[in-house]
Amino acid sequence: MPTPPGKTDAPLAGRRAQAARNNEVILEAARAVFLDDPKAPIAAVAERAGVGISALYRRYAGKEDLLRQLCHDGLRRYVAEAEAALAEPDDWAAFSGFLARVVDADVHSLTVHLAGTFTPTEEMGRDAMRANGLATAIFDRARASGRLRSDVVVQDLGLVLESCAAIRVPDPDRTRQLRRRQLAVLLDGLTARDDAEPLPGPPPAAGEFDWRWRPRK
Amino acid sequence: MPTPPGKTDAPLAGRRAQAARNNEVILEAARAVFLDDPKAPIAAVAERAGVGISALYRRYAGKEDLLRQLCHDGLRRYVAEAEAALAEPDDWAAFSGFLARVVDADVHSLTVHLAGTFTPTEEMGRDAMRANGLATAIFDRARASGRLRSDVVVQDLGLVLESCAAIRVPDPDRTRQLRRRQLAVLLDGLTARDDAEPLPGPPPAAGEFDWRWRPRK
DNA sequence: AGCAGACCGGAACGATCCGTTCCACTGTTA
DNA sequence: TAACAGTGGAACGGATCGTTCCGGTCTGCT
Repeated sequence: MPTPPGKTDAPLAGRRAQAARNNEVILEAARAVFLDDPKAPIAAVAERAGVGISALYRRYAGKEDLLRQLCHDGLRRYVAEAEAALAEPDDWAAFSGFLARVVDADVHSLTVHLAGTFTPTEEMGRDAMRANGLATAIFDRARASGRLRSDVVVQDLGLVLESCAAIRVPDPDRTRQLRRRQLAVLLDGLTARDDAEPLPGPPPAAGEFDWRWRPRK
Repeated sequence: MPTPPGKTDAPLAGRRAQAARNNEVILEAARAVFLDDPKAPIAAVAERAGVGISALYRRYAGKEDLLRQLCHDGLRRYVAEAEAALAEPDDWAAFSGFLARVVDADVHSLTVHLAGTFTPTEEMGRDAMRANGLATAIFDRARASGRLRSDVVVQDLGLVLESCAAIRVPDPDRTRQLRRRQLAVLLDGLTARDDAEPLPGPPPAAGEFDWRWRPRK
């Protein structure tokens, strides 16, 4: 990872290249494995990545560290998608597109499944707050477009994402398709209609989903 | 209250009563514990039930047996709800009421979380097929009512149930409320509308959710 | 060419966890 | 009071898993 002092670092071949490749391969493998089973042993990640265990421990201080970085990575992706969505001029397209991309990226599964398996850093807390702010902005614009039914709240987005994340079949592509389908149904259910009955029960409140992050037991 | 041998057994007091009570207490505790964490140790069930471990092993041959019976119990409940729904004259009420009650009973969570942790019996297979048949009947009636959008299929019910089951907060009552809310959105999304775009992607197919039941790994 | 060290695979270790067994104890029944 | 069904919970043995460690390989520099 450290480039030779004062030398070129552009192409990066040979052993260094493998190391760099492993960085991604490992993260990807970890995503797949821990998404499938949050309690999976770390050896399963190594096996899936096709590397030895040392390759893991060279990069991460331990299991918790890996989990944390994995989750933080997902959080950052979420923020990036939100920012991208806010650049979209059409309010509703920004809203629905944002949800679709977050669902596709399986970001929510990650945070949901892994919550409580590590102690979050302060930076993660900040990023999480930023994510909330961006999501609210996207939601407010969608509401302003008039296409949202009046009795939904920002926190309903959490329910939507959680719902979609729950859908999973062995094939990732098929999973994406089915989630898109479910999301389409949900979005239709969220649009304003004259004959719609009001949604039952008190709407989800602000801190109602934070319990995952309080120390497990 | 001496119970004459082979005679009346109605009231059942004293030690026998505790045993009978424990039957339910244990099953209930097991439901709660394994719903929260499918990999929970069996000792957690005993602790939650407020009984010793022996009380468990007196009733069940082992962990797998407990899991199996727990799941089978849920399956039977599902079938019972389906039969009750078919007795309802109004087609749409039968449909939506059925979904609501299944969601309330948390039956789907059970089967989803516990799938693969035990080898199912033949009787469970039969019950599962019966459950499918009943669900199809309910769905067909809902479709006949004309209130369902045309591009949904029976298998979408699986997606709906799975979505709702994914919603969970520490308080069970609140969980029910939020699930009902989500179900309401979904049902609205499933109703026919003139301006609705067709649902994307191939619809879920028949055996597409059986993978959970194939031996894990 | 030769060497130092980055990087790696995977065996080995130690700790923890968990399913199951076992036994002493307590009310109940006969 | 004798026999026993029912129970709590300690204890055991096996499995699992995170982490360490060592021997080997390839690279880049001298």
